[in-house]
Amino acid sequence: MRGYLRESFLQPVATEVLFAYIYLQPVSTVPRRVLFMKSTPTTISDIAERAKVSKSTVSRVLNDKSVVNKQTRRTVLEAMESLGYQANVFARGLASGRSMTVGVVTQKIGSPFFDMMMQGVIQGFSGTGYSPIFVDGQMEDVTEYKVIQTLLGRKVDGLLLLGGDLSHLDLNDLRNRIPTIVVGKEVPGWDDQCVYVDNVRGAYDATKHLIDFGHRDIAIIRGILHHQDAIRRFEGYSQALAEAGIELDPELVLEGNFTAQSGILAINSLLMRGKSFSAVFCANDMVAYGARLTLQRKGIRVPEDVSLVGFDDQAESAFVTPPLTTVRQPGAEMGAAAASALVSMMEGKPFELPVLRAELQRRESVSKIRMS
Amino acid sequence: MRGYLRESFLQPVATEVLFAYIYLQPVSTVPRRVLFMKSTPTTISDIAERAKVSKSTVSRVLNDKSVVNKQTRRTVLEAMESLGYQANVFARGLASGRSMTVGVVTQKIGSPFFDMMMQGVIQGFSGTGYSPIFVDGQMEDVTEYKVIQTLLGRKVDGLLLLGGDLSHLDLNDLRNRIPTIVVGKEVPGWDDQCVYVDNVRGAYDATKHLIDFGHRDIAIIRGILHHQDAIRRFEGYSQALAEAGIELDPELVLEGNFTAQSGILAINSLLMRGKSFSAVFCANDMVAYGARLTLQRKGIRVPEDVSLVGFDDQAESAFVTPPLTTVRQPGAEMGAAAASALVSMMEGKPFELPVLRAELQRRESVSKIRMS
DNA sequence: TTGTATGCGTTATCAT
DNA sequence: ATGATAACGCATACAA
Repeated sequence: MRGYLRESFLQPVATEVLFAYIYLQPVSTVPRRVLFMKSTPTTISDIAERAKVSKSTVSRVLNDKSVVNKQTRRTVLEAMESLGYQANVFARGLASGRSMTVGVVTQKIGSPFFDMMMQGVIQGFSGTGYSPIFVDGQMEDVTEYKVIQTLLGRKVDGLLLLGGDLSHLDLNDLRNRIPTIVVGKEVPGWDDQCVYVDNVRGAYDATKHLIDFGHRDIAIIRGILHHQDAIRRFEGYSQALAEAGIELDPELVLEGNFTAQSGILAINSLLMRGKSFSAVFCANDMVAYGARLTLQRKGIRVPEDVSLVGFDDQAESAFVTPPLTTVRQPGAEMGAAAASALVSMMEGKPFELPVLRAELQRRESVSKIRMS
Repeated sequence: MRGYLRESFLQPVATEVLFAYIYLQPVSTVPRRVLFMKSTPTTISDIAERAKVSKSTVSRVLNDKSVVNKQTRRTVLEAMESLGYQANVFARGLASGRSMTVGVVTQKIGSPFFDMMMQGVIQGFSGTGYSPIFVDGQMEDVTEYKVIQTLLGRKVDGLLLLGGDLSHLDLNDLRNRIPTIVVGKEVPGWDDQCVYVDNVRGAYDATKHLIDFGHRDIAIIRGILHHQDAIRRFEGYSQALAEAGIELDPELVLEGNFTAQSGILAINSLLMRGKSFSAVFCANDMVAYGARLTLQRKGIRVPEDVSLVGFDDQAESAFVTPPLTTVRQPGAEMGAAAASALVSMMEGKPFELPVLRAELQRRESVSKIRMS
């Protein structure tokens, strides 16, 4: 029955897992118990018969494109209500060619930042009639291809790419074929179809903040080596240092991979080297958590002995002790803005993407350096 | 065009937001650039023509139900590959009546525990050919109805309810109509279609742990008042107290709503009352974070002065300072088990649900009470 | 304003 | 083993 799904090369759809988030609007008070009981789905034909009109008319009131007689309309609506009609998505999709659904490719579902963006996306599509379908690219461009293929197979009306590693060429082909917007990634030549924050600037601000507080030996725990955001954040860090006339010390540059575990490892190796440092700029908040824990284990206090800055401002960061100073990425806003824009795009309306900024959240993990 | 979506009472589908997570399996090396470029989707008719067979035959190799001549099969497959065929989900769904898709109703996407369950669900469906569609019931049973209605409209082949407030009666109607499994909630009479952990036991263990460490004035910050889990956890707390011969002090029972903010409020009001306490059992980890922060602000140390226990064991809890002692809910395992079981159920195979347990994770937020 | 007829891409039921 | 052909439920161009 579904053997082909596993077997055939042309069915990447196969092992998918669809993940849907549904927003609702107020619905009439249809008797509850009835909802789950009826077993024979009613179709427009049923409605037509009941309302003594043709199927086309029913379809018309359903889509209210062409004008329908007020009275006829009422009759049809009543028939629908009493029969508990619910349109068949498949039939509708087949006939119309549109799915009222858009594909959202994320890089890592379950990670704080992408979750924020997704929340925003969900909100942005709320009430528009479009349903986003989120899929995970798993941070690999090959996977991303497959995933997008699948989405196209599902006949999505538009595409929202959250980050991703697709090349310019491919992106260009893509947007040629279907309305597409990229979120959280700067794509040259896509200025109008792209929402992102300036990671360089965010990292610069964070580092500058540390420098302003008297820190000079500032370590950095980087994100994944080839990851765009990680690269940009490192760039911001370097810039701030250079601007302050502080030479970048390679020994203060640690590798990491955005996990708390990598924060632990990094601090450990830093301590092992015996390098002295008074502050650490982390690739993201999770890394900062790991760093903070290790420091504490070694009897090093935050922020008294070492200051800490994260990136993302995930929900927990305002509540950990001490509350983490971090660069807030307006993930939700980005997602929401992108979603609205995409809707306009799909409907051929003009749209504009806002310029969002990564804002430093000053909390309590940073202190002025003690003059010893 | 989509006006009806907003207007008609019978289109709860309307403002939905679909959220899909797609798993993939290795796919043949189709030339990349081609993937995004072809603009006219090929159909089985195209394949049939190319392979000089009938549509029926093409459909057969697609579904490999009945036997197809080996050679014919090869020809068809080749035609498919060269034409880059991709099945149309709508047509397939319309014709077959099945969607290879299952609805997953969660209570709160974005909250740590439900996220864990979703991860498990995603994993559980991986490779099965079924795609889960997650929808949010927003912790309201009315919303839950609408949401399920929508799912039924989408022709899901099965239903996975993560928590939820549906009544027995409704649940029974539901499972009468479609394969259903409930996760994270105990439903009388559903023993075989239900995966859950014993919240009473988990809370009991946590409280007992505190008592064993010498604590007697143990406060509790409860979850949402009418929330099943919150009620059960309170019950476990009460039981442990009773068993130890400690009288439950109403003044040590605080209200909360599972958020860090409510943890802050609770501790504040507790402190205000001047009640003395040496330990706090929190409804979940987020609440514990809030509690911990407030305690620290007041100069009260954890665990030296006050011990803290959470519930859930969300990802951050092992890395905060001090690492939080908490009751781990095997959310991922629950989700995965439920998913596998549902698949068997939908395919008419026998299945069995495992008995999972909430395990206390002893970390560092609890200490023996100082004998003063 | 309303009805008729056709097509959307598959699956499924017959035949052959 | 394979080929016609009729659904599937809805949208839509075309008539009326």
